[in-house]
Amino acid sequence: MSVAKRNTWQKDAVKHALGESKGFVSAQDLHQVLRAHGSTIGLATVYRALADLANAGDADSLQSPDGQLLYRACGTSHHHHLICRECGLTVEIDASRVEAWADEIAKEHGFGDTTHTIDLFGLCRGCKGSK
Amino acid sequence: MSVAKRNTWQKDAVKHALGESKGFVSAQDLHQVLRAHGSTIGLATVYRALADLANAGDADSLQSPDGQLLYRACGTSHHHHLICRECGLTVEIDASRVEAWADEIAKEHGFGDTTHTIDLFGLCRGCKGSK
DNA sequence: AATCTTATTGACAATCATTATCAACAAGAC
DNA sequence: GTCTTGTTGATAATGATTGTCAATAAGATT
Repeated sequence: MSVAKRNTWQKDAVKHALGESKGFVSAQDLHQVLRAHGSTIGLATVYRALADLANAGDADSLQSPDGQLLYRACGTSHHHHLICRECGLTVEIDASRVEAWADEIAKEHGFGDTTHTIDLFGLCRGCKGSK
Repeated sequence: MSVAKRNTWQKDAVKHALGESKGFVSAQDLHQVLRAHGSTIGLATVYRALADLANAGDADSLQSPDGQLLYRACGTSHHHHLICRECGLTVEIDASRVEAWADEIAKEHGFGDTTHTIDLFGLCRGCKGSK
């Protein structure tokens, strides 16, 4: 049970690039950013690295309203997001109240092993003005 | 400003089939069901009819965890869902508490024109047992 | 340091859901 | 019945994501 994961510059690059990004980014976006900075990393590798980060708890993932997967670096604490449709600005929300609500509802209906998708989309102060 | 929408048996068929379906269904699913019942309706038409129903408020749509769009007939009142990952059983939830919370959070951060995605996934009583 | 094992990479093909195209069709107005 | 034009459906196109597989390179072992 020793050899399992290996450290590569590719994984570091993805992790670092994700950390630099402001809001949520798609794998495609991140790949282009890396390429633009001279990296020769492959697209498939970016997808794999992001998936790894996500289920290692080092990144958050969610689906944008048009269906693509977006990622974002994050701490380990569970939380949700308020995201600007225009500029991608993301605000982290502590949603303890909703957590409790979700669990309660689920239990109430006999459901177990529940997960939830809770995301808010809107226009931030800046983007609201420019319309 | 008179001629805008036309009534076709295709739209009726989709609406009816959606009504018959228990939980959430994908456009592909619905198309297969219709075909199985002898209809010659085209796939693209099912997609269009579902999209129409959705933004006319006659159907709910959401993204399954693996990214495809699912639809379900519904009344007009705004609500959310608790869905079984295994069998698709869907429970409608009155989420007035969450609505309020979502609006409050958004306002608090200066966001406007907000929408939200709130869905709960889990295992229903039946499917929990059979594992 | 040389070697060996095998996790990982990356170019490319393959999937798969959804959308666009466009000629043929038909709903509803006249 | 005729005409206008919204609608259909077969098919191609798109686009994100995943699978394939030979080549590469981490890290363990000598």
